[in-house]
Amino acid sequence: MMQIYSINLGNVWFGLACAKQHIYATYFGENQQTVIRGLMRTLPFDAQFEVCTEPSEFARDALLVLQSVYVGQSQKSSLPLALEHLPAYTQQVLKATKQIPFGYLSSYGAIADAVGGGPRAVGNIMANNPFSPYVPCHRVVKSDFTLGGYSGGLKIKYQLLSREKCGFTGERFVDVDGGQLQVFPVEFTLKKVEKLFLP
DNA sequence: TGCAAACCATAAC
DNA sequence: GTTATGGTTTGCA
Repeated sequence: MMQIYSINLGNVWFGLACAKQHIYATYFGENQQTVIRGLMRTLPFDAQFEVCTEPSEFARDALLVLQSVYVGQSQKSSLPLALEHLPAYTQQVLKATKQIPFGYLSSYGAIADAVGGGPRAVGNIMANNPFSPYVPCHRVVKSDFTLGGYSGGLKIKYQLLSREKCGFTGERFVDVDGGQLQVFPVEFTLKKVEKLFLP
């Protein structure tokens, strides 16, 4: 039996689906209904679940981690994600995305280069990311550094990235399962698209 | 810039 | 098996 929790923190709703201290899905959005529906969409079709009102201690801690990602704090705690039920390639892409350091971003194509497969396949997995925003799919943009897409809306994607500015100036590579992933400072994208989002 | 064609893992039939 | 579907990329006018 899976439990679904949701909580409002700083005017944003965060949600979590877990069982036995394993996390099957996370989500965030502007209202509770959206969040719960978003969670259920990614659960296995036949999963049994209950919607709980009071978060367990485990759930509350995890929800706070989600919030810290949302507000743009660099991450130190790691959550126990349940990945086994997902296709192998999907797992690889999610893990690689998780490796993108705070303050950096990567591209669909760069991830494809690192783990194999093609950019569109990576985009598909981002679009269905079960662990938003914990697996930072907002840090994946197009190869020309424009934003690409985002399920929560491009404005949110921009805002998330703008809170992660660290002042880095150069690209680098990080080790991921299967190869090396090229990453770039978030500023690359912010500079490119800021005129679209600033008032 | 803008458009067309190639690309690739999944899910749905 | 086959097909449809993208949060893409690249090349070329």
